[in-house]
Amino acid sequence: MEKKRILLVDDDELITMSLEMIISAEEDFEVIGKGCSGKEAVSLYDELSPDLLLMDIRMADMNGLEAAEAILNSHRDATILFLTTFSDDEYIVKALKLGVKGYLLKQDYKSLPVALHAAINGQSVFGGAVIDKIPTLMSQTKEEEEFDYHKYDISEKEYEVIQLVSEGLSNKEIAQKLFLSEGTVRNYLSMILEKLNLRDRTQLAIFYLKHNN
Amino acid sequence: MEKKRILLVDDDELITMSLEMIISAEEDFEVIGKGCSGKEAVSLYDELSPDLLLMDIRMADMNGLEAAEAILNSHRDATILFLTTFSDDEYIVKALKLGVKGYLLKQDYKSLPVALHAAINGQSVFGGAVIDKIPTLMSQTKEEEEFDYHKYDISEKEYEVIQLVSEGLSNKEIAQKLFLSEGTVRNYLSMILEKLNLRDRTQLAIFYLKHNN
DNA sequence: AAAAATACATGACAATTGTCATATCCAGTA
DNA sequence: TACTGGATATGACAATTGTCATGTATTTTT
Repeated sequence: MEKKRILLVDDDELITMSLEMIISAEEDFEVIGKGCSGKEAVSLYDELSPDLLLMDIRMADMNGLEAAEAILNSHRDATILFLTTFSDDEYIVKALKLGVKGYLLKQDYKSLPVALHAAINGQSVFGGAVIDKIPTLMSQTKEEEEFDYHKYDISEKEYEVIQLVSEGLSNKEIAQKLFLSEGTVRNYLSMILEKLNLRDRTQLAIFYLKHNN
Repeated sequence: MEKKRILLVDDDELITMSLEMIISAEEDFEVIGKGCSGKEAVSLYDELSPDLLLMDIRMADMNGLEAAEAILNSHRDATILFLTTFSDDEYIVKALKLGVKGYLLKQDYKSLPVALHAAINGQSVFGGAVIDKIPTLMSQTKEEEEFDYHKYDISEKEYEVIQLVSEGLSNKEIAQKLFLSEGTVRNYLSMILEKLNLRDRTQLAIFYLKHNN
């Protein structure tokens, strides 16, 4: 059987290295890439298409959640597991909503291999007491965060395009409505898709609707 | 190292037997007891103190949930995993609240060993798409009027296409997923659009999302 | 004023999409 | 048996879509 290809991302290189050692010791895993930021996670994922991404949830530039979101946008069935320290509860729920496949604790490094095996086999895995917190965390009915387009560097005009696409308009119609040429609209769209890591206008509309109502 | 001692409970003996075979094939597990009802689960647990209890969630006399609750009352750190069929969503949340360590799907029997290993190592394990449902189940504000596709003369298969389009898949991807040719998918889509009076897949996705939540 | 960034446009191109006419296979039925 | 309808496939075709390289103003920054 092929070895499962794993991508590792953590902003502490010491960690990535230790993880790599732990993981490579397993005969059916190989670490095919290491990154140290959210951005890297996204680009490495696109580039390598790993079977599993194990990523720290809190990192410098873009945090693990955003990176995971970006990745899941284009790879719906990506297997992403977060590695985290016990404290950051706040993220658990968000991670769940994103559709992440696991939430492991750094302290539990000894059970990492077994957790990865389960994940590779399609199971979702949660470290120690993580799961126990979910009922509590959930009941704190938090408000949905709107789609924050600044986060993705989306300009005002691009945002208008997004809205119109999400109303089902064609490029030509959007162009008329915004007094632009059709080509320009296409260019905008193209940039939007790249920024959001999506493939086509349909995915964009879905993305927008899911985040705005 | 000692073998881990496992207790199996399911009201279908065929299942307990198959499970036993699967599990005993693992060198570090042994099945130390089998039961076929909630009551038995409780008494066997008290008697045997297994390292892990794997139990069906729906059974005759006392269901899995009640049994789990009873057991957890006296053994707060018991490792209990539910084995279930995909359908019974309703229990997921309850199971979580109880503090159960996993919720596995019978269909996934192939990943059972790996799931058990993870559980024995203190991780919580959830089968397939179980976890994805949690956010929804938790915030059950739902029960909107579903999109009634019969009203529009939409066939079962067409409906599947609609759903996949609304997840952002391309025709090719849909074809693969449904084992159809790409052309057929296009034909379906074409008919769907006509029936619903829409122009393209993006409008379809929007329509679907608006009507289903 | 020169350089850089911004906003918009164009044309070429490939891939995807949607439509349509037509064909095959199969099951039910008149 | 022959007829009919449904499910699936195919190929041709045009329109739309997304990408890219490039171009031209207009502003902003230095």
